[in-house]
Amino acid sequence: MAATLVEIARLARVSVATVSRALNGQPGVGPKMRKRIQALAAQVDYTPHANARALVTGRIPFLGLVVPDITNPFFPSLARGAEEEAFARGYSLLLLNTNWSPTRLRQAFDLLTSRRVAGLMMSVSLEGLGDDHRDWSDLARTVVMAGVPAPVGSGIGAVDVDDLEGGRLVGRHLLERGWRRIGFVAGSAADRSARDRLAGLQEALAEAGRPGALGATSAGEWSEASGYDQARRLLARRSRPDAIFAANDLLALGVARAAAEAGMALGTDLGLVGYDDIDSVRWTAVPITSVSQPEFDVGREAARRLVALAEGAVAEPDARLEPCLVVRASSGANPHARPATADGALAFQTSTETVR
Amino acid sequence: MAATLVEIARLARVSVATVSRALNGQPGVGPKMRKRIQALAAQVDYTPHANARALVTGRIPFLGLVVPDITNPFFPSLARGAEEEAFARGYSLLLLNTNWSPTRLRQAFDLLTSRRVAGLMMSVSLEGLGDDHRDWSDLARTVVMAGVPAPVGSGIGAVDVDDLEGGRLVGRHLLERGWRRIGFVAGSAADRSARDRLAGLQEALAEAGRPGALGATSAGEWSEASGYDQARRLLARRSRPDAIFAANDLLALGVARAAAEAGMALGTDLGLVGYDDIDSVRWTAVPITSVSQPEFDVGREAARRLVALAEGAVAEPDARLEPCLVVRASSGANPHARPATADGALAFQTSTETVR
DNA sequence: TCGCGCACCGCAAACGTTTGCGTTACGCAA
DNA sequence: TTGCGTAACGCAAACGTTTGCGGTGCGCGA
Repeated sequence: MAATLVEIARLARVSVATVSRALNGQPGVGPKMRKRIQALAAQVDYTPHANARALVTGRIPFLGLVVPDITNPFFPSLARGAEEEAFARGYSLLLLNTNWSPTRLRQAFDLLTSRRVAGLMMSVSLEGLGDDHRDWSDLARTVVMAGVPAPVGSGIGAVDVDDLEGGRLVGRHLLERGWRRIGFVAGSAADRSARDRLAGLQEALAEAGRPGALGATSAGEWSEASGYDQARRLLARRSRPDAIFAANDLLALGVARAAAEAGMALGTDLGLVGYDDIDSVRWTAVPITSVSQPEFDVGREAARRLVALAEGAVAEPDARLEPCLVVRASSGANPHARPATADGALAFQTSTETVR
Repeated sequence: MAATLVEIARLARVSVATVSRALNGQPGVGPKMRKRIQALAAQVDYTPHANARALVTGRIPFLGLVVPDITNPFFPSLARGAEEEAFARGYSLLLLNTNWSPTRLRQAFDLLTSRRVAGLMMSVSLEGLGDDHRDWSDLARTVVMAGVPAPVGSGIGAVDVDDLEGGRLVGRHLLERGWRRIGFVAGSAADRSARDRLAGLQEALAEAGRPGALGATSAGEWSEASGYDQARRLLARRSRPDAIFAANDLLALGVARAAAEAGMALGTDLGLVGYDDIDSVRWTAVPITSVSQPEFDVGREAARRLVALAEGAVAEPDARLEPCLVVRASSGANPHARPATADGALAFQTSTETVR
C-alpha cells in the first residue's frame, strides 16, 4: 500500500537516488525524467517516509510543546499560534501535558529528547527539573520558553508577556477612573507573575504621585473560591478598598461574587479589574475589565524562534510581548471622586474598549 | 552527545545486538552482562533513537489528533483525555488544527500519513475530504472519530456523545419545571448535532404527551450574536415561548442578553437551558442550566480504541457516551404553572445540581 | 572530426535500530 | 571423558531515505 522510492525506481527503471532527487526538487535530474518520475509517484500514491528521512538527515520536523494543562484557557490559543507557525514552516506539533507534575515534566522531557524532536517549547517553569539534570547549555540551542521565564543563567531563550506593564496599565486606569484605595488579590504570592503585576501597579501609583493609593494586598490560590474568600476579608475591613485588582480572572470572578453578596455594585460601589481576559468575564452581570495577554502571538513567536534555532540561526534576545487593557463596566468610575475635568463631567466610556 | 548502541557496544566490547537485547529486556543475554550494559548506558546518558526504531519496527508510537480549532472550549479537554490515555500507553500526541478549512484538513491528513503515525483521531467531520480521496476501508483500521460521527458506510469507528439523549434531558427537565411553550434556537440547522438535539427535545415532549409544547424553532450561527438576534425575534412574536432551549452555550449567552434587555428575568419570566456547559454560563447574572458533555472521556476512549486498533485488536462497535444535565437557576420554574404537587408547593432546588 | 566540459544519472555508504539465524561455550548426564 | 542440549552471544540483513562521488553520454567549440 505504502509505495517506497525503491518501487518507483524499479517502475521507472532508474536508481533510487534519481527518484529521491527528482521528488525533492534537487538538481541533477533532467526535466523529462523528473516529470516521468513525478507522474509515477502520483500514480502509486507515494508518500515519503518521514522517519527514514529523519534517520539520515538527523532532524525530524517535529516541535514539542509542553504545557501544564491544555484545559487552562491560556494555553489553547498559545498552542494554536505555535501550531500555525510550525505548520507554515513544515513542522508538526507534539503536545504534552504535565498536569503540573514535576514527574510528568521530566517524563515529557525525556520523551521528547528520545523522539529527537527538532526543538521544544516549554510553557511550564523548568524549576521543577532540579539541577541534577543534564546541563542546560546544550538545551539552549533547541529550547525556548513560551509564556514563562527561563531559568536564570541557563542561556535558554524566552518569549513571554510583560507582567510589569500589565500592572502599570491597571494602575493608571484605576487612578484615571477616580479610585483612591486599590486592593490587590492574587494566587500564590510567590509566583513571579503575581509579584510583577503587583510591582507594576505600585510603579503606576508612584508615577502618579499616589503611592499611598495601594490598599491591602492578599494572596491565596488561583481560583474563584479563593477570590471570593479574599474579597470578603478585604471588604470587611474598616479601611476597605474602593477598587480591587485581581491578579487573574478566576479571582476576579470570585471578587465579583463577593461584591454582589455584599450588595455592592461593580463600577460604582467597587472598581474591579482582572487579568487574562478569559471569556467568562464578558458575561458577568457587569462585565469585568481585564488585562488581555497575546497568548496567540507568544506561541507564534516562540515557534518562529524555535525553527530558526533548529535550522542553525543564532539565538535572538528574549522577546517580551505587551499586554493590553480591555476596559469594561466593572472599572466604571468612582462617583465620589472629584471631577477630573473643569466642567465636572466625567466622560468615561462604558462600552468595551481596548487601551494600547 | 547523543550516545548510540554502537558506542555502548564498543565500550562494553560486545555486539550491538546484545546491547539492544539487554536494554530492551529481551532474553538471550546473561544477567551480569545485562547489568553491566545497563550501567554503561546510564553512564553515557543513552536515549534510544525512536525514529530508527520506528524505521525497522514499522510503527511509530504517535497518535494524530485533528481538531477544527483547539481554541474552541470543547476540544482542549478532549485533547487532554486523549493525551492522558495515549501517554499511559506509551504513545505521544500530534496536534493538528484545521481551522475549519477542508484544505487544511486534507493537508493534515497527508501529513499524518507521511509521518506514518500509528493511528489518528478525527474530531472534525470527514465530509470535507470528498469521495475522490483514497478508499476509506484501509483507513478504518487506523482511524477513529472522536466527538463526531463517521462517514456512513466507511466502516470507521466512532466515539461520540448522544445528542438525542441530551435533547431528551432538556425536554423532560423543562416540562418538569412547568414551562409550557419551548422555543429552540440553533446554529446551522443542517448540523447533525443540532438536528439530534431538537429531535431529542421533541421525543421528550411526545413521551410526556405534550408534543404541542414545542414552540418556534430558529437557526443562525453558532455564536452569541446569533443567539441574541434569534431570541429577540422569538420574544417579539405574539405567541412567544416561555422557555428557550439553545443548542449551544454561546447561543444561550446571547439569549440571556436579549432577555435582560427585554426586562425578563431568567428562571421566572423565561426558562433557559444551553448546551456544552462552558465555563461562562456559570457566571452570568443568573447562571444558566446546561447540558454537559463528557469530552474528556470521549478523548480518552477514542485514544484507547485507537491504540487497541493499532496493536491489532478487532474493531469494537461504536461508543455513544451519555451527556448529563447541570441544573442552574436559569431553568428556574414557571410561576404560572399549576402546582405539580398536592399541597401546591413547588419544591425545586435552585442550586447547581447534576441529573443522571 | 576530435576533444573537452558539463549535465545527468548510478553506486554505495550511512543513519541507529531490531531480529532471524548461526556459532560458541558451558553444564550436565551417560 | 565424551556427547548432547541449551543458554549466551555475534553476524549481518533489513527498514527507507539522503548524498558524496564516480561514471557515462551528450552537446558544443575548435
